[in-house]
Amino acid sequence: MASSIAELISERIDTLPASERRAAQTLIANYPLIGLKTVADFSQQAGVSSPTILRFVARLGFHNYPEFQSALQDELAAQLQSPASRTFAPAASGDGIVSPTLEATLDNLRETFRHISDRQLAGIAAKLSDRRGHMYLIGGRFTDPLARYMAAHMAIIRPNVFHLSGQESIWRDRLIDMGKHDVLLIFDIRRYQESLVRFAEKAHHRGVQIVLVTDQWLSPIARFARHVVAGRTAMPSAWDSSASLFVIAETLIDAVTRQLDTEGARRIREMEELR
Amino acid sequence: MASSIAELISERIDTLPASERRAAQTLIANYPLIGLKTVADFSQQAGVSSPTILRFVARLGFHNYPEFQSALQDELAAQLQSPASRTFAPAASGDGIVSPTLEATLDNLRETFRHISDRQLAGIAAKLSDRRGHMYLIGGRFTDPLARYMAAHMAIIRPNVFHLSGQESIWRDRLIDMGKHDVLLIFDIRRYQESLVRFAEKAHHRGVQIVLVTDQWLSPIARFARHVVAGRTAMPSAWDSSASLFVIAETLIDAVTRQLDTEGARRIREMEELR
DNA sequence: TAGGCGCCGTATCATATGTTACGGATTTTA
DNA sequence: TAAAATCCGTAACATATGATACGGCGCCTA
Repeated sequence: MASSIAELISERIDTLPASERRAAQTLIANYPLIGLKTVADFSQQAGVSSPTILRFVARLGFHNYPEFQSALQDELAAQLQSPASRTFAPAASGDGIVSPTLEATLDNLRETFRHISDRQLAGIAAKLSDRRGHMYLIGGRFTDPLARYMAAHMAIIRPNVFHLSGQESIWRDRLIDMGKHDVLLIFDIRRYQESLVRFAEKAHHRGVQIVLVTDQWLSPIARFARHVVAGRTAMPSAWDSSASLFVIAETLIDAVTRQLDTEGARRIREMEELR
Repeated sequence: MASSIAELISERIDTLPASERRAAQTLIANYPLIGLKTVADFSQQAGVSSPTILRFVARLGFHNYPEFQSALQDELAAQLQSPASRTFAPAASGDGIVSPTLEATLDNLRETFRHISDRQLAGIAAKLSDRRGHMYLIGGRFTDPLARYMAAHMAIIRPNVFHLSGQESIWRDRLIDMGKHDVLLIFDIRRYQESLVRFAEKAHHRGVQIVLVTDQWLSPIARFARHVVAGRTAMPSAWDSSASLFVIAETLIDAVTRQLDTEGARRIREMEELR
């Protein structure tokens, strides 16, 4: 069916007039990038005139050139999101429970960390390692558990870690204690919660440094954030997956732990003795 | 050297003004396709004005927007030609933060699911889909957030889901309401908490069906559990990782959602309307 | 607190880009 | 062979698109 544009072309390539066929061939040969350039570039590369290009895409069923380009981009986007696995055939067990979910999760993780650099994480870790200020964590409806998870670890290796839980009014009241030396770590994926956005804005105005962990569409909180980390969340399922955010959290925990190193180690030992 | 544009950006992202940084972040998050669209599209997606986008690409060293787009396209072309290079950019990053953590996590996930069968998960999902009984969730010090995460989802697709939080005495009192039709889902990794073990034992004696999600060394609760799922947690780090347990949780959520299917879908719609 | 500086959006402008009309060339059909 | 239809490029056109000037705003410094 609908399938890819490349297939659509190779189906009809025999029925095309000569010049348009040249256009088709050059497109296939440089698929799909030449189609993302201008009509002039495309036509020159194919050795035909611009109107020929336009007639060509019109014959494929597109109403205009930009529409054709959008289709190519969508296709490319889908291709880029799921690296290896999509190129190969579905690994036989297409209808199992485990396989699709696991594969999608692995893809999400790889894709997520492809866009995250060591230096970015190091910058965030440095901020989270600053024991002078307070560290606050909070999350949305589904992501608040991630904030709790991270808080549980951070509280062990550094002082003044607070997870903001309960009613909105409760966090709001804590704003009074927040200042420019403090860090607020927020987890927020769509649908983004207004209450969180409001809270972030107020914290930002108080000078609090915000670290945001969000999805690829970026929560509106990004506007106020000093650091933004985006994870992939799309899944072949009714739900989005927060697994990539979870691994980001664990990576940060690890990074901060290493940064605090000796100090943190002593703290952990002390804590052991207190139990 | 010049290397990729993505790297170029992450190098300089700290020196950028706020709005341009936001542009940079959206570009990285949707790399590189958003950069191939028009300035208007880009700016809208990033929530900034078009001149900001242009100032941004100018600061990266490009003389104009088309030149920037060409660079992206060249990069993309190179990438599309050699699929192998997609795996990762700097392979030499043995000492980075990202690489070792990510690799270990991916290994853990693969190894975890190698030992989990569809039928095992299907059995658990069937139990969790039984809407006649109550479903209780609880976790240990670090894993309780996982219980919360799962509870947040389960509560949407089926009735009578309860996360047990707070003091030990509080859960204990809820035992009075638990019976043989109910399910208790426990997350527990080492070091296993005595309080959880005691609680599990009592629940077991009341005939509650226990589902245990634990690490590869199996919590002592396994003795009382009807179903046991073990995930890999070992990491080259000071901490164990719960990522595999998290993905198990998401897989179960997905499986139960599919099982309840039509019923669940109606419930979700109803819930949407209530908001 | 006042002054200076850099940031960033609004509005305007120039032009690159897609689009269309038209006519000559080529092939097909009668 | 003549007529018709199709193909295809040239050139003019409209507009979407990138670029720029300008002014307000917030932030830092003195």
